[in-house]
Amino acid sequence: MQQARDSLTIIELTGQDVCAQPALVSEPIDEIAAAGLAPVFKALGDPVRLRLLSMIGAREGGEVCVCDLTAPFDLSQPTISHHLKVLREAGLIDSERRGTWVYYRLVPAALDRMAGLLSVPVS
Amino acid sequence: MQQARDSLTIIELTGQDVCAQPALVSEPIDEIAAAGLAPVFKALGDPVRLRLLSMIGAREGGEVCVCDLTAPFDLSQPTISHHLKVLREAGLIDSERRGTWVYYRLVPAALDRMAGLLSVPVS
DNA sequence: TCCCTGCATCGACAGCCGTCTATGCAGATC
DNA sequence: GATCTGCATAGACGGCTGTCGATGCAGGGA
Repeated sequence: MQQARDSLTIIELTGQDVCAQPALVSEPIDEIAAAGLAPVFKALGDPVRLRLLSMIGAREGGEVCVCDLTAPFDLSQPTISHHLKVLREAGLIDSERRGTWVYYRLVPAALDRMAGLLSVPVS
Repeated sequence: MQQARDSLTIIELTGQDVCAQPALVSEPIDEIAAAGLAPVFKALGDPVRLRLLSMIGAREGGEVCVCDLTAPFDLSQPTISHHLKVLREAGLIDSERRGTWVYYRLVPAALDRMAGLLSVPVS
């Protein structure tokens, strides 16, 4: 889709690269970092969005058409579109239009980043 | 504190052990799993709670008194208490009363579980 | 016993969030 | 151009959430 972005990803907010992230529990994070990370976890904090993310990530080929994401849910098409937007603005997924259809795919670096934050070092 | 629990952890809800969790993207998760996992991510989706978790986890000794968690924030004591309750009900932290003070500590297994869910296998 | 301290709970309230219907827009087809 | 399909956006609305002040309660000390 590559459309105008109306929000920033955590990486853009914090200025930190995926490779330069201390674990959450290694040292106390500051307000700025917390404010940048919380929206991403918040995006993950909805069962519909978790299932959407899982469906996209588990798909062979890594891409899923929106039309395939709407059917499994007992929700309206605008609601699914809304959840996809939240995931996209959190930097967790990306989208691309090809012809009539829009395809979504994971942003593995974003997921790995969050995973790395949660992992507890073997102290 | 060991007080009466008014909610269930994901492990209790899903019946899955920490060691028996497929990644979120390995296969589509079902409604039940999503409903169990989402509240934990939702608990992480607040900047104050992220900082609380980080403060507790980064503390030498692994334990933090509530009195030490209230000062760094420009928030009332009941508000901090509320956030600690959310984290505790999500299974991310645990608490124990010793004398006048209440001490909080991490539940590393819970954090590792969430980290494992987010990690993307090197396909 | 009385009071003080540390923390949890209660009740209230503003703002956010998930959902819907209605509508708009782009691409494909006729 | 007219129309149809796939998806996004707009606006509305009820319920949830983060915050507060007030209060309750347990433990320790005078």
